[in-house]
Amino acid sequence: MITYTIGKLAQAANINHETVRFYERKGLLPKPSRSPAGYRLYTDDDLKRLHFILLAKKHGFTLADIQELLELRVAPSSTCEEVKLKADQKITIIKDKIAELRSMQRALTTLASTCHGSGPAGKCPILDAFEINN
Amino acid sequence: MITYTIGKLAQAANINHETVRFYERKGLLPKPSRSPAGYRLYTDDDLKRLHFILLAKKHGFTLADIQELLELRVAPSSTCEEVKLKADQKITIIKDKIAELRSMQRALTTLASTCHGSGPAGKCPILDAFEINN
DNA sequence: TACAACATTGTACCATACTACAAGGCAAGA
DNA sequence: TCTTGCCTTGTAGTATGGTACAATGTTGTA
Repeated sequence: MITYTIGKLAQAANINHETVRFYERKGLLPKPSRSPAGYRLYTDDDLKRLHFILLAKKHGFTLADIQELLELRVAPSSTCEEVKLKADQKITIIKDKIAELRSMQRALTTLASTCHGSGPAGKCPILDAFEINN
Repeated sequence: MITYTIGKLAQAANINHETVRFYERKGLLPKPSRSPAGYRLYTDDDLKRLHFILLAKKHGFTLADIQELLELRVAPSSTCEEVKLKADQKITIIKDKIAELRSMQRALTTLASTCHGSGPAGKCPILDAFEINN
C-alpha cells in the first residue's frame, strides 16, 4: 500500500502542508495513522478525500458545506436528495452573487463613462456620483 | 450647525455605532470634535463622507480602496484620471468574479441534473462527479 | 431627583481560510 | 557521520470587516 507523509500528500494535492493540518483540525480529514516516529501516514483514500474537498471548494462550497457533504456521504441514512438540495441551494446563492456583481458592474461602468479622464479629482464625476446618489 | 452624536450618526447611516468607531480607527472617518464631556460630535460633512464610504462599498470597493479614493479626493494634485483608472480596475475584477461564478454555476447545474434525487448518498452522482473529475 | 438611555475607553472576540513560526526530533544521501 | 531536509507540536499571526463587552461617566425626561 502506498503511503504519503504530510509533505508528499500536500505536494500531490498541490497545497501547503499546513493546510492539511488545518483540514485535520477542522475535521475535514480524518486523523491519519502514524509511523513509529509519529509521522502522519496518508493513503490514497486520504488523497481522494482531499481532492473531493478541493474540488468542492472550487465549485463554491465552503469548508462547512463540505463537512456536511462528507458527513452525508458517510451516514447510511442520508439520501442523494439531500445532496442535490445542497447543490441547488448553492446554485441559488451563486446566481444571487452574479446578479449583485452585474449591478455593481453596470453602476461602475456608467460612472466611469461619465468621467472624461482629466482635471482635478475634486471635480471627478465618479466621486460626484458617489456623493449625489445615495 | 447640526451635530450628531455617534448614535445619531450611526442611525442616520443605518449602521452600528461600533462600525463608526471602527472606520475612525481605520482612518476612513476623521477624528471628530468632542463635546465638553468627551462625546464625539459629527457634522453633515461626516455623514456625507459616511454615505460616500457606504455607497463605494456597495459598489464593490474594499475599505482600502475607499481610503485611496478619499485620499485622491483630498490631494489637490490628484486627477480624475486616477479615479477613473481605479474604477476601471475594479470593473475588471468584477468581470473576472462573474466569469468564475458562472463556471461554478454551470458545473453545479450539470452535477445536480445528473442526480435523480433518490437513493443513498453513497451512490449520489453529484458526489461521484466530485470524486471522478479532478 | 431618579433612572433609563446614551456615551466613553480599551480590549477581545467573531467568521473564513489559511499561514507562519520556534524548538525540537527523525531520515536519507554524500 | 554529517548535514540537509522533512517531520512533530502548540501557538500565534494574517486579512477583511466588523461586533461585543465591561466598567464607568453623561444626558434627558418623568
